[in-house]
Amino acid sequence: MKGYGQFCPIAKASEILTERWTPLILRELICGSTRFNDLRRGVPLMSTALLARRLKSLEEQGVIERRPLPSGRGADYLLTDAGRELEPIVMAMGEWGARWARSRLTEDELDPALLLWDIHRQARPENFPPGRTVIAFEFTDVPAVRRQWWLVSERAEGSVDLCATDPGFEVDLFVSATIRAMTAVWMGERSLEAALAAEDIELAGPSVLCRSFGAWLGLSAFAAVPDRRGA
Amino acid sequence: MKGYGQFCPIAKASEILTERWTPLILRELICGSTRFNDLRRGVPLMSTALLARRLKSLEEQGVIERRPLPSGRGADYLLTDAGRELEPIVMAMGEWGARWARSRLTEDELDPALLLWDIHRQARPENFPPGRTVIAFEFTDVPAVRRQWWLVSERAEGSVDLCATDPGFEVDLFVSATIRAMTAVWMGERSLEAALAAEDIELAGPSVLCRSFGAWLGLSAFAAVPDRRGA
DNA sequence: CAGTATCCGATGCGATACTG
DNA sequence: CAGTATCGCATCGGATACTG
Repeated sequence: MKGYGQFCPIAKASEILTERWTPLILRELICGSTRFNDLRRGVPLMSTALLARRLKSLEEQGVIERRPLPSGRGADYLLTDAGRELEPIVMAMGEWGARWARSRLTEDELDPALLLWDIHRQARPENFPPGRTVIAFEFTDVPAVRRQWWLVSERAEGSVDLCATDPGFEVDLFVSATIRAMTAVWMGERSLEAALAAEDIELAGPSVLCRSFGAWLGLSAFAAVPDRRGA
Repeated sequence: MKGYGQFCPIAKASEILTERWTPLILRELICGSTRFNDLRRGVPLMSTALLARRLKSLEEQGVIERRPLPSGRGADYLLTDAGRELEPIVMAMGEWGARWARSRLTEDELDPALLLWDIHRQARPENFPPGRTVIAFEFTDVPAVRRQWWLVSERAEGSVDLCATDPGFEVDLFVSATIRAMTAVWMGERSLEAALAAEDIELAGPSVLCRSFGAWLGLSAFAAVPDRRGA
């Protein structure tokens, strides 16, 4: 059986919202991703086949609109009015999760690609110095293939790009950290200052950049939500 | 794979909230049901085995508390603090559903048992006349076994009970209706007046009771939400 | 880059029966 | 009334390969 066989609006909404992965796809759309491969980066453990199926399903349900690109290849996936009204629900789920179901940051949840994808999306170019700024991340405790990442801010273009391979530019700031420490800071579990003091995160570069690191890094949207488990 | 393998609080919340049937179980708890068989009536298409499993799972996740009855048999299922904080999310889902995913009231969604379970729960005893009031429902277009229902208000006890078999009391008000008309009125799709005028709902009894029918019947919590599909 | 096609395995879930 | 126990199927979804 597919649906719930109930006329109740909660049941009807659940038939759409509670399909596996759907809230996470909505999160990606809410955060501003519109292209298939960008969405994919936000749900790396989801197969492309399933993502495509879900997008099609969400389109049929009127939550998103698939707008083919002028080039004829690919498309933008955009929230409809209905989809945009799901934002408060998805965000409320996140807030509830932060309060009552916080991640214990188990091994399998520590993923540099996902973490930096989050960080790069939140990073505000206007907080970076003028011109191009390149920040190199090295995660000391992950396998070589996922160890190094580059964040490239081009203030003129107002863009912050994430690279998994060396873009070749001169690096302005080196960040060396354990994936756990960087994730904990991002999630608001630890302060950046504490992680720096413990040398779980180390910075190398001009002191002006080191000092502004915290400013442009920002934090997860839910970092400020207090943990209430056990309260 | 069970979870989503992401530290994101939306993902963590989704692991709990988006299991099949879970939002509907929460709805029942929010509406005040605490006993296994009451919860069951709210999700009649769910197997008892699965309901039991979900309740256990929700207990482990800290959303509900299972409090065995003093009698030693059975238990009350109560929302914890965490569970109570899910209420705005579940209700927001309902509101979204009422706006953007309204039921078309297809055959399989028209269920007298579920409709009257909703109605009886919403019915406020204080709106009934003093003493005992018995309302008999007859759904003219459903099979004989589910055709007749009795709503018994005992104002002294402040209770409204729902019976699928004749409780034997004298009936004060007879309501005869199609299941579709009664459901449409309950859901706010049609006005009671229109359904009465079209004789899709007919009342028989003292005129004072007939006139107050609409008052104590009430409407679904989402009846007032405007349909925005196609807008 | 932006998906589609196919296959197969796990398991979620519904049905039914049973128990104190 | 308040659940357990068992079983078997369907289907969901993950993996892999492929395409314009």
